[in-house]
Amino acid sequence: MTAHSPTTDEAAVGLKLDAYLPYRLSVASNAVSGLIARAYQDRFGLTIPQWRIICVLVEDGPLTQGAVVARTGMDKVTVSRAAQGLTKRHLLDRSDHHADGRSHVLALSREGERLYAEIAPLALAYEAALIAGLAPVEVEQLKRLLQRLQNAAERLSGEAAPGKAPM
Amino acid sequence: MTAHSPTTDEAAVGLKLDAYLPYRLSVASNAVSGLIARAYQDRFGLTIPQWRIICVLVEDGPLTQGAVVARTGMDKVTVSRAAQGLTKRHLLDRSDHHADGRSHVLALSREGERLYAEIAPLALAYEAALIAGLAPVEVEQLKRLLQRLQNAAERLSGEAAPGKAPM
DNA sequence: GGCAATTAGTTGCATATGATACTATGTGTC
DNA sequence: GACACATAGTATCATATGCAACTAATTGCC
Repeated sequence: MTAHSPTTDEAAVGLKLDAYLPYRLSVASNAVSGLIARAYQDRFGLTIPQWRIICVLVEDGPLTQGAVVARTGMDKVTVSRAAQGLTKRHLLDRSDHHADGRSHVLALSREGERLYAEIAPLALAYEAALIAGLAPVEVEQLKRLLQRLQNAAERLSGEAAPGKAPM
Repeated sequence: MTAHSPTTDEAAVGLKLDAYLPYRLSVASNAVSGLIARAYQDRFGLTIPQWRIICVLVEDGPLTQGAVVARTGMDKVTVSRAAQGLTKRHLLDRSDHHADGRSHVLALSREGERLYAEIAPLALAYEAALIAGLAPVEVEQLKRLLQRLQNAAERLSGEAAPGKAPM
């Protein structure tokens, strides 16, 4: 231990912000999300949650809000508000659930389908532009690694902090 | 083209939410960021921007707010508020710039260094826990790919939308 | 069949964030 | 040296987000 700032010197070993994976991940994700969000917002007035709802409805057909939450992992409040916005614009049909009076079924309206058809190619073009410099195997590798990180983060969220035993 | 919803069927080709890279990236990043943010917040009362400022000050020494903005890419408003919070807690010393009356120099206080020394090992432990299942080469690969994605996103942000010529 | 416990979804609140506008200072030009 | 322009940082506002509390409806149990 030297005199001036020993604690800092020791702890800094190995911690470089630019090399810190959560930082890199966050910065990269913000850059990409910002790009995409702006495109959807400026051109179609859609938020990311709204666009995600549309996508899952196209893929899975009509769903309740709860099912959308389960499918996407978004917060139920986020889904509720996003669905309200879409319904107000008549991009969604929101009908009562036949058997459960609390629940509602979300389905794309005709106009919603039309909008999806307009946006989807653009979304794919953005993805293509983003990965233009990568080989297909690299893209697959990236997705796989992201998935593993996500799994690790979700697992750790349930536990106590690292270094401490779960109980 | 069938009769019922031809447009949707066509556009959906190739767009699967779960396989869409910006989506995967966002979900993974949110999972990781949420984990880390909660740790800093719950245990040390720090936000992510505050923690980032501390890190760059440790790495680079005293900096002006503008330099922190340039270094981290965070919004200047975000940095301003984060620095205010840290200064109020006496984790930062904020002195007038000797030559520029508009500017202030941020430096870690003694107590700020102490806190950093306490958090840094935890931050590294979180990173280690996250990448526990990955080989070192995979981690390097991941960082490299994230960097490339980020570069692509930043480049595209300057241009028009993909598919449209810049002018 | 009625009451406790659950669940679907909404609303209210508290916080985070960023774009824009503003203040104060500094710089360059004539 | 004064005026136009640029820059550092702050304040204001509008929006996004999520937790917690709430309402309404359903299920299970006796």
